Amino acid sequence: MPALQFYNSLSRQKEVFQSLIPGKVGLYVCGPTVSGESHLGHARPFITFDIVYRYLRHLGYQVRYVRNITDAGHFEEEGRESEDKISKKAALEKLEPMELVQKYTNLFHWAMREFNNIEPSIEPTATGHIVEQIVMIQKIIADGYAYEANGSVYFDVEKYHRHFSARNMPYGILSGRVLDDQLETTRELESQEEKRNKADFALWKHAAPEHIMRWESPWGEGFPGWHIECSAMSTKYLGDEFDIHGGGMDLQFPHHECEIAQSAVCNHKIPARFWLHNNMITINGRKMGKSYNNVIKLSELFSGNHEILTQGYSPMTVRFFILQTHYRSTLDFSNEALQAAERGLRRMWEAFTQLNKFEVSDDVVTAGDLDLEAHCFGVLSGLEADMNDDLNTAKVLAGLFELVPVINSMKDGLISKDALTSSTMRMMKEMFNTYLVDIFGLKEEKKQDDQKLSAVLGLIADIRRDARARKDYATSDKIRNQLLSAGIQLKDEKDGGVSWELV
RNA sequence: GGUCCUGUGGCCGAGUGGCUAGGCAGAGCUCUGCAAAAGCUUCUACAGCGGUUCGAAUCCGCUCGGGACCUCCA
Repeated sequence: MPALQFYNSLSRQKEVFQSLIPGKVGLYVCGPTVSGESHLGHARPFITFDIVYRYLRHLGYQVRYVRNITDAGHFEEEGRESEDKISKKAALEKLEPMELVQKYTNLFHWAMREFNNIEPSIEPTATGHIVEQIVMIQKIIADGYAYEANGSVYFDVEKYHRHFSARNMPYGILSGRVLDDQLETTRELESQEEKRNKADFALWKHAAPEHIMRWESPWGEGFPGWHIECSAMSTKYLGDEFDIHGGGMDLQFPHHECEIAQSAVCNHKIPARFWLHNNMITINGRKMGKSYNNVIKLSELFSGNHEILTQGYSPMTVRFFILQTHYRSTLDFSNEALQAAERGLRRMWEAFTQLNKFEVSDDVVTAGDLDLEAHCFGVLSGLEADMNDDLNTAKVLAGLFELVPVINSMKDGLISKDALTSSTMRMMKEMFNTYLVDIFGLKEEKKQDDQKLSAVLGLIADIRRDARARKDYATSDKIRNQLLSAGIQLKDEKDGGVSWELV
């Protein structure tokens, strides 16, 4: 069995994964900025790294999964007056930043639950770690790689690059950017005059009087720069050096590059061994952006309440859709593609449900169909290798889909129950459960286990069967059609039975 | 302009130098009172042009197209 490999952005190649401490993995993923509602773009990294988390646990690792909440910065909410105009109002009338942050944090957590993502081990907030960030900044200043200007503190990128290139940690080691080129291509930004060099980035920002999110610091009242929070929190909870750092590709530069620089100064090493980056989601071939008016919030995605959407798509449909693509490929989002995923998931899930109903005996030692046995065993045996190859979830799903006709044929009696050996049947049941439920985190979305509903539908099915036996098709069709319009689809089975499904 | 990624059949998407990816949609057949579901079969491929090779969608070059990032934006 090939060992687990990840594509490491740092080395730009696949590497065999080995944890720093045997049996334990430290995983840090950049979390959301809770100044607005999560959108489709947020779905991908958090589902992707949920799979990473689940898979490492499946392999037997004890994983500490840290995913931060970025809740510090300059936040505003649409429809409310800007901060400086409301300073004279009573406290309850003012925009309270923590209220805003709480609102969107709650919405984020709601979305994560909808996607069936497992909660991280630790979910630290930036505002809860101001002290750690200040300490880290002080250390960088003490080492001479940062300077203060008008109450703000900037990281001296040029000096860092000059000194750390010799220690194999040049600025640009992760993103592949050459510092000299960047000096020329930087766009104009505020406060540039405070910086010694355009490439420098802020560690601490001086807060203007109207800025309501502010903390005391050695440099006056202000708030932390964007990159320092992740360095401070990952170091605190995972140590100077940990196993995996994840996030979207858009974070590779500057965010992760700056994290490396900060940690390199403070801890003298690159903070993470493996840097994993998921690719972005495009919509109808275009990137998501306000200028294209194609930013879809998750609540809109689920409800279908957006002009781009012809219908709503359930969280599991979205999850399945994301899993059908390798995480490092761009993923194009369209109604047609989502509808395909929706139907594919339904087909997969029905077969899975059916498979779990099969009774597996111990007595089939020799397969009734040797070719089929070899095929099924081959597919099942190859799944782990696909997963180990940089998490090729698309290929694993393709393999499982190859077994769907086998399951359905067994159900319909087209393939004998003893065509496969008992051990392969057990393996199939086990693998479907392991991958679909444990690793991919898929779950039943429609409640079919309601006992009262089952009893009622069983009675109706009986009545309909009697009607059909009398060739009273007017009655049988009426039952079927009216149930369908109520969202319940009856299916006449090959063996004369009736099954039903909520649609 | 710079750095990097990418271009697979109607749509979405795996992929290895030589062997059917898979899903959705379409077509035919089987099953069925009809339908749905299911099963079987089947049609559309590797942007273009060169090169390397016995052989390339897969390696190299060029052209054209798409995308991400380029320092306070999460």
